[in-house]
Amino acid sequence: MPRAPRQQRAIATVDAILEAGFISLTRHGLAATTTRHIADIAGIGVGSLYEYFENKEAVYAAMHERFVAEVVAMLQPLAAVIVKQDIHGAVTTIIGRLQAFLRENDSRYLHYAQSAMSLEVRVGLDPVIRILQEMIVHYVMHHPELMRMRRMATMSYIFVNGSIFVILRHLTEPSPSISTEELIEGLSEMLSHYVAMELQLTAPPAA
Amino acid sequence: MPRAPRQQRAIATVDAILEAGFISLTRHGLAATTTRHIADIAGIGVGSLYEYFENKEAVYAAMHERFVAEVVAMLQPLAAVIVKQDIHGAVTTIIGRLQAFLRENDSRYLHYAQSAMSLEVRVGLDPVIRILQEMIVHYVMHHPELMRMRRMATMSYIFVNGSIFVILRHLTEPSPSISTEELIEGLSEMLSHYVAMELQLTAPPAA
DNA sequence: CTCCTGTTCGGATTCAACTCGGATACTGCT
DNA sequence: AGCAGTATCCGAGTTGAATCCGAACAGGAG
Repeated sequence: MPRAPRQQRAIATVDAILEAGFISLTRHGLAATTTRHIADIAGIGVGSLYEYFENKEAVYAAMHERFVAEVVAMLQPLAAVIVKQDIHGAVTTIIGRLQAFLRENDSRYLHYAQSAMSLEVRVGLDPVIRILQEMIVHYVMHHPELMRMRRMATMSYIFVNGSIFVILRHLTEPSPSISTEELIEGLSEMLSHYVAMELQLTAPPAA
Repeated sequence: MPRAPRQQRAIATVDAILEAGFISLTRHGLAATTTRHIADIAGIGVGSLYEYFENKEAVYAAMHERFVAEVVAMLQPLAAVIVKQDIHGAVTTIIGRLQAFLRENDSRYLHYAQSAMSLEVRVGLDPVIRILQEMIVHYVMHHPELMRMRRMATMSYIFVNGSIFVILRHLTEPSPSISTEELIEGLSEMLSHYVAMELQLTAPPAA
């Protein structure tokens, strides 16, 4: 069973392992990433890896935690920004930032996210999905007319999950049939049209 | 290098291997599925497996081909059915059939589809996505008023991809926050509201 | 400086993927 | 039927990546 690092150098080792994990995934892909690869890149012996991680899966799990934490940290402050925008602008802002984030550091997080869809990391994106749904709630609270929409929970589930997967899939495609701009435009149109029609259908009788 | 089966019994062997692959995936999951497992379930020796498949990946690839072919065969005849329905009905029909299909045979195809999202089988769903988009085109051709919609390619890309992933994800969730009925209802509402608003915005000036 | 604990290491072990050469079954021909 | 030539099947043996483990090294409290 793995130990928790106590000394500074051990903490550095753990960090180097995670760092090496992302690098190896970017450089060699999921299948070709071995423990020896990771250890070599991290500049440590294979054995050291097992001092802090149960197995290779555990390394991936820790990488996943870091990834999710960073996405959440990146999204959090956007809540305050988007309330001042219309729906189209809000969606564009969030997706734009998300894409930029995934492309940082040689797209390490993008490569990770692509591999990650495997790895039984089923629960994995829950915190991300949760914060996005919270941002929707926050947005709606600041735009009271939206509160009369029906099926709020269902539609935010669909929109948030659908958007994430569509974006990931689009980013993975070698030669996508539509451009990134079209994708972002399309997603925000999908949502804002839906909302507009829903508001229209539930409009209070003309006073 | 693998050979093609000539005799009847060899064809049966290949079939048993694929069958065993789906069963093992359902019973033990992706990680615990070994070549020995597959061979045992199929009632053959490990060596026989390599007579017809380059490696384990190749088995998965063949399973994938079978899966995709069956999905396409299932969807194909629906094109004629849905043209007579409104958008809401059409979406409900397709998604309902798709879910029923995935749950057949102990949900073998569902389990497969979940595992498959890993497995670098990136290109994999293309034929499915293509036929769904063709069905949209077919539908639009029979409903001429829809032809004035903008961004048709983009929106069908988003809707088709988004729906597939949302459905798969929803089916995988142990305790989903929304019901299957709500999901189907939500997806069809998302599309029909979008279309309604788009038609309204592009309405020809009142004669 | 010394002991104790945390840390590192890499050779040894385990196990699943894959190979290989022989045994067995089938097929077409005489 | 008997035989030659394929096709098929097999499972013990090889390979290599994941994992274990005990010895060697480093930091820090006394």
